[in-house]
Amino acid sequence: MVKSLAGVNLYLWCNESPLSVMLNSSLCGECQDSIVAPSALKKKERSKLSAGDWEQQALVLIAEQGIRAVAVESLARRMGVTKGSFYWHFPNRDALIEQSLLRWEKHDATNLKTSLGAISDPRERLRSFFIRTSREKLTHDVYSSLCMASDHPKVEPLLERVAERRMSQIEAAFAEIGFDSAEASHRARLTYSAYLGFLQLQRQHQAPNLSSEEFEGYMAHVIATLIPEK
Amino acid sequence: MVKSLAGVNLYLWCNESPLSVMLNSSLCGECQDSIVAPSALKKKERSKLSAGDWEQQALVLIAEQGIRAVAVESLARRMGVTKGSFYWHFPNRDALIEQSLLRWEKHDATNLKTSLGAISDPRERLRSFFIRTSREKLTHDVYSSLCMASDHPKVEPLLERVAERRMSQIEAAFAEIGFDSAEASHRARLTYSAYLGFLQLQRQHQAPNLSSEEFEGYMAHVIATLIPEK
DNA sequence: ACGTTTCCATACGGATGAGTATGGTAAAGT
DNA sequence: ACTTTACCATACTCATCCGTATGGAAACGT
Repeated sequence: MVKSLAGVNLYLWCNESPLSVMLNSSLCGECQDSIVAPSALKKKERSKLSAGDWEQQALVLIAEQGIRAVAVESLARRMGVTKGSFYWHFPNRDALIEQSLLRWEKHDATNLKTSLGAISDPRERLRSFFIRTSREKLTHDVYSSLCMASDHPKVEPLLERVAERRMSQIEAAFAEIGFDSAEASHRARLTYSAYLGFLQLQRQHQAPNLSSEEFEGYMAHVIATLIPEK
Repeated sequence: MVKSLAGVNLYLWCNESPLSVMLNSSLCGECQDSIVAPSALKKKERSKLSAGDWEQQALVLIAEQGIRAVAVESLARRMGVTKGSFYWHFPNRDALIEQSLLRWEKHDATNLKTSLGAISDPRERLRSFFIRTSREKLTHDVYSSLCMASDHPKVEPLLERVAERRMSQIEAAFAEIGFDSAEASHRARLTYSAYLGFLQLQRQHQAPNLSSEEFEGYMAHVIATLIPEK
């Protein structure tokens, strides 16, 4: 019954609970690098769950089936426990949603900084923004799922903040390249729209596979069209 | 109790039932032109409902609150009747969804033909594709709502077909302009992605108002960036 | 050793929404 | 005038899911 708990957990977030560390049995399909080292813990120890464990598993569920699928009983089954456990850690379902989203947002914000802030060349920074799609699968899937729930009261302001953060990063890069203020703003919006639209096409199974040749060609075209040469 | 039935109905689709004609009391906010003439019918006639009336009202509900909001009891309240009526016209909820979506798709397909097929200049055709966003509000809102439900078994194939139709139109226009096959395909995808992304930003209340100056500036930038000059 | 805290199971109540069963009413057919 | 058909109301069942109430067991403090 623990088998459904994906080892995906750890490749994105640090864990407090030894349980989720134990569950990191490397069944993650797309990624190989795990932030937290496998750290051989005594198995079968089956320690108690923490609030963080619930939040992470909720995010996995959001990535897989959307925020609507985050039902406490269903989630509890996934965790191998019952509702009783959940309502000890959280007052209600909304609190879980809120904490999970906050956790994701925090990760995404720092991730944006560390992955793009280090690149000095603005053109290369823009390119790596697109490429970043292929990695960080869980984070990405969560965002894609959240885009489908923009009517949710907790999700909408989150999407607003995230898009704002990312677009201003992109806008700054375009400004560095040489665009004036208005142009940089417009192109940043266009660039981010192209990204969001690609996510939508992905959900409709109409986007080329990330590791396909067609995708490479498309990405080259996008970069050539949106990022002017020196 | 009939007041909640928006006159919006008629500005898009032809009606079979005299009821919905009667309800066309011009409370539509964005549009002025009605396909079907107001055709003064004796009011208070309150004829029986047709399946088409349910389908249209379902589409209005989808546009306003998404496909999830299409609940038969809630919808029946909107129609001023009870569930008993619904289950006479339809075997179940899914059948209503399916018929409503088919109705919308049919309208959208013919609409794409008549509105874009007539324009001979490919550049102008592409421009009018974007502009078309400001008009046809209900059709547009329905599509935007459906994009948020791409996981729905009936919606996903529909989105696939619609995107395919539209993108091949765009691709053909780019091919006419002079792009080779691969480039036209890529640019069509990029263009449509920009469109889909704008819809997403709209849902997040991060897109400029369609009748604002900022929107005009953005549109000019998009056109200048994606559609090369002669 | 004994009480307290932590974590979870079980069992219930209540809300929502799909679908059924059945009966009522007005209009249309004959 | 009498039946049939079209359309709708009422009153149920059933399933799902949120939340509560309460009790039990292991771990921990002292």
